[in-house]
Amino acid sequence: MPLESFYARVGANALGEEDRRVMNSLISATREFGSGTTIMEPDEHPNHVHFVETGWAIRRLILEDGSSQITDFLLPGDACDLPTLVGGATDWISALTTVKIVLLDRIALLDAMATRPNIAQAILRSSFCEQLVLRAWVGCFGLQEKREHTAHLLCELHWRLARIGLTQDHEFNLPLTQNDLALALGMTAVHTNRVLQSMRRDGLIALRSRHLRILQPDRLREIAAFDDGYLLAWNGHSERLN
Amino acid sequence: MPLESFYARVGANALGEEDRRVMNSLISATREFGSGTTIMEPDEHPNHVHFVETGWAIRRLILEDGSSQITDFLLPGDACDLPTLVGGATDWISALTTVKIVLLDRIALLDAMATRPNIAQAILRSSFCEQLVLRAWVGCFGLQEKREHTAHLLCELHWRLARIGLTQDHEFNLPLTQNDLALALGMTAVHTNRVLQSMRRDGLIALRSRHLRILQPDRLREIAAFDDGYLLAWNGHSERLN
DNA sequence: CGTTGAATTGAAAGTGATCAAGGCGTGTGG
DNA sequence: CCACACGCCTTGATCACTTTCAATTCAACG
Repeated sequence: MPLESFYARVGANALGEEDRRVMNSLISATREFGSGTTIMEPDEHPNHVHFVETGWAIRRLILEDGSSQITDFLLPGDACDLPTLVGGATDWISALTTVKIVLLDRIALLDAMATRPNIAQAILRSSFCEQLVLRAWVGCFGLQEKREHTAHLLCELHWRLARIGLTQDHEFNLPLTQNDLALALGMTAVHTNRVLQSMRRDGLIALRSRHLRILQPDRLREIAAFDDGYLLAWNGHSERLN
Repeated sequence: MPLESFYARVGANALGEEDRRVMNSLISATREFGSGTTIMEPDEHPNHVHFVETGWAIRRLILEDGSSQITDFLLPGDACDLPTLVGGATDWISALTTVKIVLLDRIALLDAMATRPNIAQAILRSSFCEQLVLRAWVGCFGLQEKREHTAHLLCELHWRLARIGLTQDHEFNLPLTQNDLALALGMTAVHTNRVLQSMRRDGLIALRSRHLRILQPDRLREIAAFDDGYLLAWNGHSERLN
């Protein structure tokens, strides 16, 4: 059930049994990428839409001068390249951990979307949700200080992981180095370190060996001004996650 | 022809005559909003998808503490609320100038998308293009200094306006106060002022009474690291704009 | 001609970057 | 089993870009 997380992500009731059967039938392959490898590069125009089955990947922007910005974390159930559906260009995507990718035939998926409204809805929602997250990132960059922004990212990741069942309470595996975090937050690794330490000092989080435990969830959300509502809309049939 | 700019935006060849006739037939109303008024608020679930016909609007994120971040400028041809298509929540959108909005019936548009692949493509592309712009914003925030970021925004606006025929060469009307710019760039109005002045001093731009003339386009693009290719993909049949 | 919103200017304070070293842990090779 | 190497985390001191606060000027408008 390689698309399990996708189904969880779009909401348990979004796709019925038959819808899932159809989507599963579109799977034309599964690929595995080693940690640190490139999953896709810009300007590819693949014939398949890629979904993450397991593992973490990052979407990044790279400038000519070599500097790069992480623009999104791709978690299980996330689509890598929906623009592929209509011939759009792909982003640079690389694997952070070992990543399993599911490939759905582009044309077949388009057909399925035309035939089954629920599938079209699920795909569109997934795309719009990506956009919501992105807009929130812009908001963080524009309005928050680095400490708040960092807190927001941790809240976001917790929220997204919880939705696909990858958290235990307020703990989860965070396979990111401080440098990765820095690349996403638009700050230096040094400063990331100091921010994390200050959070540890304040008893907000415990983070070691790639495992994060949020000790004061409410306080962290408060610092982050994290409004879990902004993503909630998309859970649709929405049990508020904790 | 209220959707003229939309057709220009998605590429002159994207929609044929019949496609346009169909889309035009979906128009159920046109509304006008005065400068400064609210076009829509979050958590509305309208029955219509809104497109800008003329004028400038802004999409913004507002925090409880009252601070707000502009996350996008909506220009003629831009859709305000595509997530409405699948029941998603709307953003806070307000008119910067007098704005004419075209309303397309949500269900009718979905039908049209199901029937006419070109229309579906055009809508999807428009959404993905929005995402590209947004991702670039995140990149700017994360990687650039304010002066570069400011330059990038000016380049982006020029590019987008050129595509819909609202520039004369390297000049265009920019109905933004320095404060509006600041709200989009995540900086203070004071600093925005200083950045603009430094650009003027360097002979990069001439800006007064809401009219911008880019005096050294190449140099500005260089400062901004503006890669017009990042949006180009979506012009599809793409004549590179100048 | 006074009012009002926008644009400017100056000085002081701060957040985060930069540069440079040092510490820690784990895996590899001797 | 120990030593070295490499990647990551930590710490300190200094520098710079931006913010903040507080006025002042400007320009359009009634």
